[in-house]
Amino acid sequence: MPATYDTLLRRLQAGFDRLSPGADPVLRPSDRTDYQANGVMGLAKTIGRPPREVAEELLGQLDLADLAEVEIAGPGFLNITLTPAFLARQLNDLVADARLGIAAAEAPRTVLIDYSAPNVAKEMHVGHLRSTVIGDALARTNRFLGNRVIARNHVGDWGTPFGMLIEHLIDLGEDAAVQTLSMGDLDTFYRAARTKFDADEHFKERSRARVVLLQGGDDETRRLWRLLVSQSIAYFQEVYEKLDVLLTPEDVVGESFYNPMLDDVVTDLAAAGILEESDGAQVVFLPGFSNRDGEPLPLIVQKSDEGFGYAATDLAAVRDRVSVLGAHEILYVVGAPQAQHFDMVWAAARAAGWLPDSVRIEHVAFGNVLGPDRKMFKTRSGTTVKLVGLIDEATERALAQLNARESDMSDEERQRLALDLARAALKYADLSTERQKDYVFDIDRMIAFEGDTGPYLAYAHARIRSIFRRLGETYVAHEVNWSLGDSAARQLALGLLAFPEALEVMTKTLQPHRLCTYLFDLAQRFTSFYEACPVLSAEGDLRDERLALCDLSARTLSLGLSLLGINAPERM
RNA sequence: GCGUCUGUAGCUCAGCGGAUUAGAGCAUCGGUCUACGGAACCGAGGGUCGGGGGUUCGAAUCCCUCCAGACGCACCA
Repeated sequence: MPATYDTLLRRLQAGFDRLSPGADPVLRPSDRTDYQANGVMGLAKTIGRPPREVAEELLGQLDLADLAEVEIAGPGFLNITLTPAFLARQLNDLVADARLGIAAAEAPRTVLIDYSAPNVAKEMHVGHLRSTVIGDALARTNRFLGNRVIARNHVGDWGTPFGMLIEHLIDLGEDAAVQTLSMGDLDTFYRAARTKFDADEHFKERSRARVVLLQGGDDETRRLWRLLVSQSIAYFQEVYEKLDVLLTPEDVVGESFYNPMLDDVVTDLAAAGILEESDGAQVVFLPGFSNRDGEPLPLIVQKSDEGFGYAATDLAAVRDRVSVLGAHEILYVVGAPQAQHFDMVWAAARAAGWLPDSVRIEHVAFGNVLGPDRKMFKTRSGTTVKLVGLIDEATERALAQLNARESDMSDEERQRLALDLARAALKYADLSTERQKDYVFDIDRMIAFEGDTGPYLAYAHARIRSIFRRLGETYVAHEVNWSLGDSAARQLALGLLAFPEALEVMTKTLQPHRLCTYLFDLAQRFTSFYEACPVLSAEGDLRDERLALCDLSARTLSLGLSLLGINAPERM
């Protein structure tokens, strides 16, 4: 079924095209009526005629009679009020559509999403929460839209720190090390290694020698390295499952994966004639990038010691993703500070001919997580905040709130629900603000059952489902004789029809908060309706209509939340 | 110094070049109640949209400039 907005837009566009091809009708939801088209004024200007006159002419030409009533208002706005018949048609289509108006892509695209990316033998902290949760939402949404999603967890599993990590593992003994790591106490392990490295000259020497062995492919060293990596991945997987994120160990394609490709990167950049030597390093100079002295800023592909930096790895990754994996879109869900790095890597990749313009490549940048003091979120002792700790704390708080209420739920059920609500709280809080801004992490606010929170949305959904439990029979969605006499019901219906727009905006802008805002607005429309329009005590067509609105609301909330990675429980 | 991002109500945030009152949520104050789950709903107060210019019929939104903050700017990733 064509979405309501699209249907209107197509018809309007036809009218606008006749006066000036391609003129944007600027169709928007309106607070005065259902929709408004603001494009007349702009159009009038380009063709040099008075706006009201243009509006009159458009009105005469527009073929909208079966959809809406149109009125000219103010300087030349077109106010569009959907006809009851059109609304009814759209709603009945929606009722019958399991996808709630969202078509699956006819030509699926391959969308590669690079997200999460924790470091081996290092704790996952709040920064990883953002990447993981945003990436998961984009992955779920794209899958639902029918695209082929390739998730890539670009784990930090290579580089100089591994010398010291492996030596520390040897010092501890494998069994003890494995035990520490499997307990998820990665920070202790990493810090201990780092402390020795900084304090003990002999240890530092061993570490350096070990890096050489690792890079040289020494069997025993590789075995120890794999042990570190596999232990860490197992731990990350626990965190993902706790968060209910879809990443799996198969999605882990760490930095080491690109290692064998790095020599070719250098060779081929040189062959393309864009590589040059600078201070002993192999670099690419790209127009438009300069350092703090105003001199050209290079992208360092190979260091003067012949080692490779992350620029080389990222170049190899772009190349692999385009040419081997055939990605049409590549989305990097990585913190905002990396913006310049990615700009440079992509510019170099384009210059080398590895990144055609047809590939959409985007840095889905996000801001920092701040503490209540608006500084980087840290524990009282100044260390970074463990991600699992946050989930656990949120779960405890949710449980405390559930326990404070009367309920016949078993302890087990309550425990499960608390985890669901904790995830909802954490994810919704993270996703509901514009992602490139820093945001203040406030666990009390996000876990609150009232306000613009995940738990509130879950509650709205659970309350609807309870109506259907009371119904006493299985509800089967079916066509309805719509009247929508009550304004709250009509507002809800319009909200339900706008779901495809919300999703489209989210995928276009890569801003999950657009979908959050929509869902919260929908939940509010529902509760207003719920107050004003008794469902079960109504009769005949009216009852049918209200049940259908409830059903659609629950389905939209549930689907919308699921695309954000949030489960909406049946009851709470 | 250069660059990127940010500045909207007491707090946390939306806001798509549009229409006398710039919206939510929290907090504050006041209502609704034999209630299909009050974890709700309805309402009020609270803002010269960082300052100043400009473009436009029309600017929180676009441009310039200044102020404030965050981050980045050659061999860590």
